[in-house]
Amino acid sequence: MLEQMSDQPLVQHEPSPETTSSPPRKLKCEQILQGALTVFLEHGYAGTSMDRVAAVAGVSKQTIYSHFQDKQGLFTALIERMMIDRFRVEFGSEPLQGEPAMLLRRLAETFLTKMGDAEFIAFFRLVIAESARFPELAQLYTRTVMQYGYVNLSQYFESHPELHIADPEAMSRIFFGSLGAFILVQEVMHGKQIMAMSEERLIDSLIATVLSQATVGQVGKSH
Amino acid sequence: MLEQMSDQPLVQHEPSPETTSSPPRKLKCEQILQGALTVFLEHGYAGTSMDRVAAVAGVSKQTIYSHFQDKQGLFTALIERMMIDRFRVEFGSEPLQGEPAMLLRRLAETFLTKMGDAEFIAFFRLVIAESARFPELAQLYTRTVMQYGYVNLSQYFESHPELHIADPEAMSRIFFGSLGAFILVQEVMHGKQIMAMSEERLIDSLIATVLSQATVGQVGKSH
DNA sequence: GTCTATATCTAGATAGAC
DNA sequence: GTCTATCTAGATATAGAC
Repeated sequence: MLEQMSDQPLVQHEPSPETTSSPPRKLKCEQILQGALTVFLEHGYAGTSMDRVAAVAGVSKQTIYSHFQDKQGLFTALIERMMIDRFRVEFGSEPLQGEPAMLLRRLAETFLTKMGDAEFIAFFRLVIAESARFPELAQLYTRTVMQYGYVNLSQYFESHPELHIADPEAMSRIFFGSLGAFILVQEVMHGKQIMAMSEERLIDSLIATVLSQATVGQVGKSH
Repeated sequence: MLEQMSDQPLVQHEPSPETTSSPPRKLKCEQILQGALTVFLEHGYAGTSMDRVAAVAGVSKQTIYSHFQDKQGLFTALIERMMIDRFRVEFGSEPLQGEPAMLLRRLAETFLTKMGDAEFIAFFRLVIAESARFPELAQLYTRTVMQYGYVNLSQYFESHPELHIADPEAMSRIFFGSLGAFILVQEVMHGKQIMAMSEERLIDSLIATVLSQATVGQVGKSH
């Protein structure tokens, strides 16, 4: 088992300034979280042992228990931090603007790029996997990672009545839902090997579809 | 821990006809699979112990090992059987037909009803959870549960050129992707408590969106 | 604070009686 | 074929040295 635990890219940070005697203080905590991330992402919650986390993090088991109450505490602290510090959505932080087709394309490409990242895929899988045991973490994901995107796109649709989108919130679901499902099937569930489809095709159809009511509107206006 | 293992709704089947002496033959196998299903769906792969499966199934552990090679073998056999016998998609078995709006609505409602079932949600969660450890099971899911739906809807779109759907396959992804993502967020990830939306709103917008190119076509034709 | 060593339990898998 | 009893490894969590 213990296969030569290859050097993890552990957070090395600044090596504790002046005094060489005092052992690092907050560094251990970061090491633990980094090690826990690696192991949890690969083996899931139940499949992860504290021994392994300690080994990968390069600390002793007791050190983990001095920083976190127990395995559950370590897991929830890790996942919460990941959501808030790493995966909180950025394109939801400020109002969207720009020409509709361009904006939607940029939004879709950003979304797919972010979700297509290998670490995010593993993270997404883990949150879903533990959504029965840790429902509040799944809901935190919804609030921190997804909700702003939905709300902001809805507001964009609302502020562009010329797009003739009858139900902005529902359309927002369709937009991000299509993209998220694409990642889920292609990447998380390894569907790309058996049901290939390029991102471009999906994005093109998605944009054309979302904006098609606008075309109807224009035709109507031209009368 | 062992909390009074409340009576599971075990398969009791017919209690072995005539001869009372001979112990049931294939019954045990069904009992094992039913018990394994219950435990795996609730605790995931790593979180499930063979002891617990044996207890819930009402057989001894050794009986399990006489029917299945090991834990992996039991798990894969169970999941494969569930996909093929229980969740293989039916609305993919025969060509779709009917008036577009009606057909899509019926398709969407059937899809949401099937996926909204509590057992299916747990099953879906489990397949995703183990898609890293058992990628071939995730791919089997794609092939048996999803692919026919995609293909058949694509063919329907292709056979209805008046709908003006430029890329039937991509549109099929948008249709089922939106619905699947809805279930994922609302049910699997418990989003309905914090981001409520009725199925009707999603379906209405989805159908209007998918069919909007047809309206464009009709307006064009009317000239 | 951090480590080594250990206590207690439960895991997957097997041996042998019937 | 099925069950009871058991083996061995690895799990969470803690005790005590430094």
